[in-house]
Amino acid sequence: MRKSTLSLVDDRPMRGANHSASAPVPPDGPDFELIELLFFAYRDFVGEPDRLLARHGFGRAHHRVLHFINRHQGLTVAELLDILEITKQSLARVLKDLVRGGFVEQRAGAEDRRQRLLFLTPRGQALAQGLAGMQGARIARALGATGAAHRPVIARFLAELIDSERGAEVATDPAAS
Amino acid sequence: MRKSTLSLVDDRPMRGANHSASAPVPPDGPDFELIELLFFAYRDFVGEPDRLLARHGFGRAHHRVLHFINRHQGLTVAELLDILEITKQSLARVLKDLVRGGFVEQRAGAEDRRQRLLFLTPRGQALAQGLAGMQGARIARALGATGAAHRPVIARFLAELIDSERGAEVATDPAAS
DNA sequence: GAAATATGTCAACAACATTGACTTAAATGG
DNA sequence: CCATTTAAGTCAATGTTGTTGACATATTTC
Repeated sequence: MRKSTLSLVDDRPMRGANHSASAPVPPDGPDFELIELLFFAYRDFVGEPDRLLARHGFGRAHHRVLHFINRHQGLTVAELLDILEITKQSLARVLKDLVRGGFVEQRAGAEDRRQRLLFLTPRGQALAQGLAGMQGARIARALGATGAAHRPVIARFLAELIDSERGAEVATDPAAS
Repeated sequence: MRKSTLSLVDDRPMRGANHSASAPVPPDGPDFELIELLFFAYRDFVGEPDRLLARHGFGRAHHRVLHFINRHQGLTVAELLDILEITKQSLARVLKDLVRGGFVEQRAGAEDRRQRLLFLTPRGQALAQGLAGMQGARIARALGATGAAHRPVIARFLAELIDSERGAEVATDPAAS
């Protein structure tokens, strides 16, 4: 229905001379447009996977676990906790769901047998790929519309948004420099 | 502490010739780097305001309400629900907190007295500005590091990430065209 | 063999969302 | 004018995801 249509984002009048080139809409106050674009973009970015996850009885937390195990097969529980920045009790709940459902497998570490190394089963990989496919397609579409050549700019901006402790690990382009 | 340091993002080898110009790291599969950058960037983007909100006993939901009332003073409850895409029961809880705390004021609509028009009190404006200041500063920093001239590219990309029904309302640059 | 480490688990609780049902007040339309 | 619709508020139950705190178990390390 979407009846009441306020114009979202950018009904702020531009201050000063801001016409053609040089400084494209530099806000004096906070950049409300980008603040809101981030909010709406992220909501839709995770909203689509949410609907697929719901069909398995899973939620966003399961998505994140699937994603990072997929990306770093064989990582330990401690490493996963370090990435997600949640407590082990929070992780335990969703991890248990995923193991019981046959999406994740745990094997004792070879060197340190206290560790539980985490792997995706074929089933887990299929789901992880389905989810990544949705988000990847959305990104590809947006990138195509924006101009794929601008990808490094976008990656850099997002990396710079991250708290610096973490940012060090997220090189925009390891080949550059 | 951050002891276990996996290299997050982009440990995928580049496929094909991908050296200098033309197509900067175009992924064949899903673009894991941007997927993860969005996750980490958004987490830190909202994480900082969270800590200020916690000092008032508020959470993220209060932040969103404060933000959009600030941006659209006098909007109706229905309009706010339409923006946030949550149920009125969810909104009611946080709105009640904000009204009781003296951050938000409700006035009956002039034409339609069933409507409750929402306004920020000076106190509410102060908090909203504090929160927007944090996020704005983070964006300004990231934009500065990336090159402020690229702002339209970034805004465009984020806008394209949004589901198209909403995207129509989020013009990247209303002056253009 | 004692201490530290990796993991798991139980319990209580909080924030934020949902669905469903119902109320009140005001506007609207025959 | 009265019936219907609309805007908003409320009560209750429930689910997901996070938290703290306490404790158990197995294994490694010193």
